[in-house]
Amino acid sequence: MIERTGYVPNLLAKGLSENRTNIVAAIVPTISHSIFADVLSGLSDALEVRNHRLLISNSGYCLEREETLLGELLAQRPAGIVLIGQDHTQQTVDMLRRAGVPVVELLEIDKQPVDMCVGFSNYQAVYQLTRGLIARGYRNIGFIAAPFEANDRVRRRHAGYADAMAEAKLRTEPGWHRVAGFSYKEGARAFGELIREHDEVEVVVTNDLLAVAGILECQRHGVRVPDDLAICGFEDMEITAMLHPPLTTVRIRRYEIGRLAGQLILDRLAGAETAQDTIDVGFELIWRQSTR
Amino acid sequence: MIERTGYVPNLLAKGLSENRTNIVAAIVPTISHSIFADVLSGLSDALEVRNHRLLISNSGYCLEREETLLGELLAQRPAGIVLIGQDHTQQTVDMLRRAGVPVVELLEIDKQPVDMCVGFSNYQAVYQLTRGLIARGYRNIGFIAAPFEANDRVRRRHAGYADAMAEAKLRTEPGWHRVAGFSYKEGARAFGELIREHDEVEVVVTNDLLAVAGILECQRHGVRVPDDLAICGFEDMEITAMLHPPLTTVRIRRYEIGRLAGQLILDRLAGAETAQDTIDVGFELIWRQSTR
DNA sequence: TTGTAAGCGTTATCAC
DNA sequence: GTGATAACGCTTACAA
Repeated sequence: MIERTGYVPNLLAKGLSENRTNIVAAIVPTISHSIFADVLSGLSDALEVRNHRLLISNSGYCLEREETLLGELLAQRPAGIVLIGQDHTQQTVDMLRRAGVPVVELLEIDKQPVDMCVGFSNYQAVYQLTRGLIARGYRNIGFIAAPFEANDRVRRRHAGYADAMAEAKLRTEPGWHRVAGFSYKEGARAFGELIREHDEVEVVVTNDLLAVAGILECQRHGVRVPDDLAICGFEDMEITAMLHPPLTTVRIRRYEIGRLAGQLILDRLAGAETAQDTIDVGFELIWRQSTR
Repeated sequence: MIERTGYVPNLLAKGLSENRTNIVAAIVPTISHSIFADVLSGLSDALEVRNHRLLISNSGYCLEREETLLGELLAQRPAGIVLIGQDHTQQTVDMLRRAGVPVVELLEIDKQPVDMCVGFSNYQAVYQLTRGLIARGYRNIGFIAAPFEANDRVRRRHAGYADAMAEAKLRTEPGWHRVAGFSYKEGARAFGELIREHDEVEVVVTNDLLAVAGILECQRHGVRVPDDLAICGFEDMEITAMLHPPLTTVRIRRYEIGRLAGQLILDRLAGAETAQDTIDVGFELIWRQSTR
C-alpha cells in the first residue's frame, strides 16, 4: 500500500518531533586510506542493524578543520559522533561534551576519552615491536613515519619506539628518522634516501603502506630484505602477507574497531549503561620474513 | 556571540521548513575498496564547498539491498543521490525518478542515465585494451574478473574483451576465464589455478588488485612476467607503477569522477540547466612492463 | 479505540 | 523595516 501510493516518511519531521535522529556523524582524516575505510565499513555495518546512517566528513588531518566540521555536523542533530584519535582542539572537546550524545574516539586509547573510545595503544604496539626487534639482535633501528601534526597515533607510536630504544640504551641518529606522506611514492623516496645515506640502519619501523614501498624499493636497488635491511609495517594490510618477503607488521582490527564503535553508540542510545568507557581491542605482532 | 551562548542551529527544522536539506546520499557497493573510497573522497570534497554533507551506505554488491537502502535514504530528504553503475532494479529506478532530486550514476556511462552520469565506458576501456594486446601479438588472452552479479561495470568490461576477441577471431577457452573475489588471496588463487591448468594463456586481463596478486604469485612460482605470462590491471592503483615489473593497466580518474558528480549536483541545486546528462571522463591505457 | 491538538525549530508570509 | 503567525510532517498527550 505504502509502496503503491509512493508515500515516503519524512525523517526530518520525525527527528524534529522526537528530538533524535538516526544519523551518526563521523569525521575521519581521509576516506581514502584503507585504515579509515575499513573502520567506516565496520561502523556502517553495525549502525545498519538498527537502521542508523553514517554521515561522513573528512578533516584532511587538520584539527581546526575537525572543529569547524563538528560545529556544522552538530546542526544535523546526530544521534552519535565518531572521531579518529584522542587529540582535538579544546573547542572540539567542549562541543563534544555539550552535544549530549554518545561520542566515540577511535584507534587510540592512551588518554581518558571525552566519552568512550575503541582502539588499542599505539604506544604499546610499537614499544613491543621495537623490543621484539632488539630481542632479535637489531641495534640500529630507523623510523619512517607519516607527518606528526594532527596525528596523535603516529606520535604515540614514535614515543613507544623512542622509549624502547632509550631503555635499551641504543642510539638513534636524527638521520634514521624520516617523515613520508601516505603514498607509495613518498615511501620509495624515504627508503631510497635512508638506504643511500644511512646504510648502518639495520631495520626500519614504519607503516604498512610505506613498508610495501620500502620492500619494492629495496628490490629495485638490490638491497636484500631482511639481510641488508629489515622492515616492519603497521596495520596488516592484506597485501603484506603476499610480498617477497612477507612483511613483519602489527595487526590491528580496523573493521572490528568500527563495528564496536557502532555497537557502543547503539547500546547507549538504547539506554544501556556503558560498562566501560574504553575498549582495548589490542594488537598483534605478526613476525614474518621481512625481519630475521 | 553564537559560540558563547552555545547556540546550535537545527538543520532538521530548517530542512523541514525549506523542504530541502544539505545532505547528499550515496550508495556504494562497499566503502573498503580504493575505487569507491577515492570516488567518495572526490564527492565529499566537492560537496564540502557548498556545505553539503555525505550520507554513505553500502549495498554489499546487492541490487535489492540498494533498493531497500534507497527507500530508507529518501526519507532523509536528500538534496541529491549518488549511485554506482547503471544497473538497478526497476523499483530503484522508479524511486529515483519520483525523488525529484538530482541523481548521478557513477563509473559507467554506456546506458542512458536515469538523470545524470559521470564515468567512462568500461566496455570501450577493455575493448581497446584487448585490441592493444592483440596488436602486440598476444593470442591466448585470459580474463579474471570480480563476480558479475550486481556489477554492470565488470560485465561491460567482459563484453569489451569478448567482442575484441571475436572480431579478431581468437578463441577463448572457458578455462581461461576465472572469477575471483576482490582480495589478494582470491587473486593468488585464481592466478595459481590458471598457471597450473592453462599455461597456454599468454596474458591475463583483470583488475589492479587481482593483477598485483597475480604478479606476486608469478614471482612465487618462478613464472616470468611478461615473458611467461603477461598481466594487465584496471584502475591504476598507485602501487601498480612500483611493482616489478610495473603493471600495464587502465587509468581511471576516480577522485575526479566523484568530484564532478558533486559539482553536477550542486550546479543543479543552484538551478543550473544541465548542459549534458553524461560526462565521459575517459580512460587511459598505461602500457608498462607487465606486457611486452 | 479513535481522533484532535499542541509542539518540535526554522522559514516565509503577511500585516502593521 | 519589524514583528507576529502559519506552515513544514511527524509524535505524543489528551479528549472524546
